Amino acid sequence: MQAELDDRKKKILHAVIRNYLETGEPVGSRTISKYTDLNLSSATIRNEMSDLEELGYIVQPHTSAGRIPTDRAYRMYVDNMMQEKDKEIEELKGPLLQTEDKMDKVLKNVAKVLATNTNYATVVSAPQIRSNRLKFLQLSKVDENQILAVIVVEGNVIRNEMIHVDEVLSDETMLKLNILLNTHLTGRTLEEINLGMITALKEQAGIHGDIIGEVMDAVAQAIKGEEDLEIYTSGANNIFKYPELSDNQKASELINTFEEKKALAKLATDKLADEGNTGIQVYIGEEAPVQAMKDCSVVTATYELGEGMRGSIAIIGPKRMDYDKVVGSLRTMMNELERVYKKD
Amino acid sequence: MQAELDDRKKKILHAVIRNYLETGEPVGSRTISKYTDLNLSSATIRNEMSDLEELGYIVQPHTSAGRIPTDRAYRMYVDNMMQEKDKEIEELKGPLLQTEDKMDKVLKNVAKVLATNTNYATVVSAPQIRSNRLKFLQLSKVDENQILAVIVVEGNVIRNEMIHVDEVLSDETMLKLNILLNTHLTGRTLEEINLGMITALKEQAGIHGDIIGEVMDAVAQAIKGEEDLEIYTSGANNIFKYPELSDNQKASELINTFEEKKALAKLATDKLADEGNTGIQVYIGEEAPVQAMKDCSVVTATYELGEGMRGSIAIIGPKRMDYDKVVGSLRTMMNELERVYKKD
DNA sequence: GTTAGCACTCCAACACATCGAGTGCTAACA
DNA sequence: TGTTAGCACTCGATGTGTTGGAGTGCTAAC
Repeated sequence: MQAELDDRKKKILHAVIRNYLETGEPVGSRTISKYTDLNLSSATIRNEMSDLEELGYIVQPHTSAGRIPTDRAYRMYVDNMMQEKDKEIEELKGPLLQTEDKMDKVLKNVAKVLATNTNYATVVSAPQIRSNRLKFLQLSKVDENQILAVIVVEGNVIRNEMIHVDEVLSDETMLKLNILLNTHLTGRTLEEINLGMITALKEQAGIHGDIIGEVMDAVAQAIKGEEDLEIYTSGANNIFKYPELSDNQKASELINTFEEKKALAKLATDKLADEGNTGIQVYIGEEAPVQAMKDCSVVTATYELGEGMRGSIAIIGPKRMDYDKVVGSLRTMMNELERVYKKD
Repeated sequence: MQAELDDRKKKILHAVIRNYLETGEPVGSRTISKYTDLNLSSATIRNEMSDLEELGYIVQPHTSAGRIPTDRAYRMYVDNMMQEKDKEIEELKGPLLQTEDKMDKVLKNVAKVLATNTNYATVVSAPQIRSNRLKFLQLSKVDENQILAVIVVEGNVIRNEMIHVDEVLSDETMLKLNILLNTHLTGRTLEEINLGMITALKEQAGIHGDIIGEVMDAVAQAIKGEEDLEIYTSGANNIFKYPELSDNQKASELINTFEEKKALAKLATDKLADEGNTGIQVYIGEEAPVQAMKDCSVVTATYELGEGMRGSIAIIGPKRMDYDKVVGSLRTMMNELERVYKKD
């Protein structure tokens, strides 16, 4: 368990992993004997591999088959042996740069580019706004019986809410309500807008107090930004490229997870929770926070667009994914995203 | 080809189809001989089936297998033989009624209910608004340099647009602009807001004419409602329940189509094109407007929520789908939708 | 510590036999 | 003339060897 691997074992393990990542086939001693520059016979390799198996880094699917890496080996690989590929990643930049579009379009594009570039499935969650303040609030009479509440929170997230009223409100009343609400609420966070404040507002609004209630609900929704956590997926069909994931049972589950998106949201927000983590996280097999992905590996990255707006990107593929490339791609993509948007 | 089927042939064909819909297995003469109330021996059935094969209604996957219906048979079935199932459909109503939520939530739910109830994949497109009028328009200064344009069109579709301005606008200017825009634009359709009108407006706005331009772009977007044709899918993984669709090649293509959604939009809007069609359309195999679905059948329905707002629902499954049930489910769902929303 | 050699294991691929469902055809029957 | 029983035939699905090759572990020699 705790045993450190000597240098030769490391090299062999590395070779096994690399080879398996590429081929997806169990790799045998003879292959390794050529693949490395160690100049060892297959017999020697066999001995070493036997040790590695005892240490839990590799296993045989059956007697007389080659070895395949365990989750543990992948972990070790990701932690210590990986070296990101830089050249392939450069190609990414091109297509993304040209966009000065709306956020959602860009993010959809990010997902797409990553998916096609890596050949894995990709999930991008739009930035979540945390601890933000109300920036602007306005009620407008759209109709005899309908009031439109427009709510803008810091970071320019806009929310609309139609409120149905039974009585017809005069323009004057509307103006009053607007002033009342704006003077009291603008610049406040959700925590600052407490219950006492709301009842006070309702009192001041007099007979129109019930409207205040509805508006406040909408405000709370907008600030929390829950509910409509936008998630963009792309390349779900990539999973069919990997036999180990594309048997009907697993494929169905995965596709379902992709469609439901709730589980994915979890995957995205889990990472946001631990504050310090601006980096890239790799979840191998069971480590993944979503049950359906126990046969997959998930690589997540968190990007930050200033003002505490943070979103995340996840790439999901088979355990034998090309970690180097994925991590590299994610890193450049994150930088790119932050570069493009941070100037706002 | 043109030959009419006599009554007995019809009965037999019907039996073959029903049986195949249920089992998915080729159906043989002996089975039919019991399944029908015709009291004929299998030999007689064989003769008839041989005729039916010559007429192009059924085929054998291989010699010494039973027969399966051709597209032609399905067509005939859908056109003439189908009788919608009413009882199973009633169960649908329950879960949908309770919603008085936002449109998008309801539609997502519609997709979900249909998908789980029918066991096929479901696509719901949000209502498209056609030839509608501007109902309300408001510019608000959110920030020193940012103006929020809120646009409401008939049918209460709301669109927000942030407009960046270099100069700081006074409250008075804002008020003027708002009055200017509203007096000229409210109640107009896109066609009525012609180029001459826009230049006139720009002139009246004086130095702030460029803002008008941006606002008008946003208005045009909002009215056309293109761009963001919302599409909700559900039950994509249902395709794995049907072996004829779940081999890797086909499944991958279908999933991809579902994710891309563009093709689906086509599927949805194609039907909207022909005005008179308020009913339900069935596309069998190659008839489907999307290439990836040539091995599927697609049943589409158009719902209308008044004021020319029309959307569509599509259910996608194997050719041997339970047409009766699907058509029935769609019909009740449509009615339900229209019932719930038309009162607005 | 390394390597060659060898016996052993086990999967994958292939050939082969079997069986059962279903057909088409013919002849007999009502 | 339409219906039916009977029978030979076809062909996929299933099961059973058989074989070959890849890979291992072990032992003995270097």
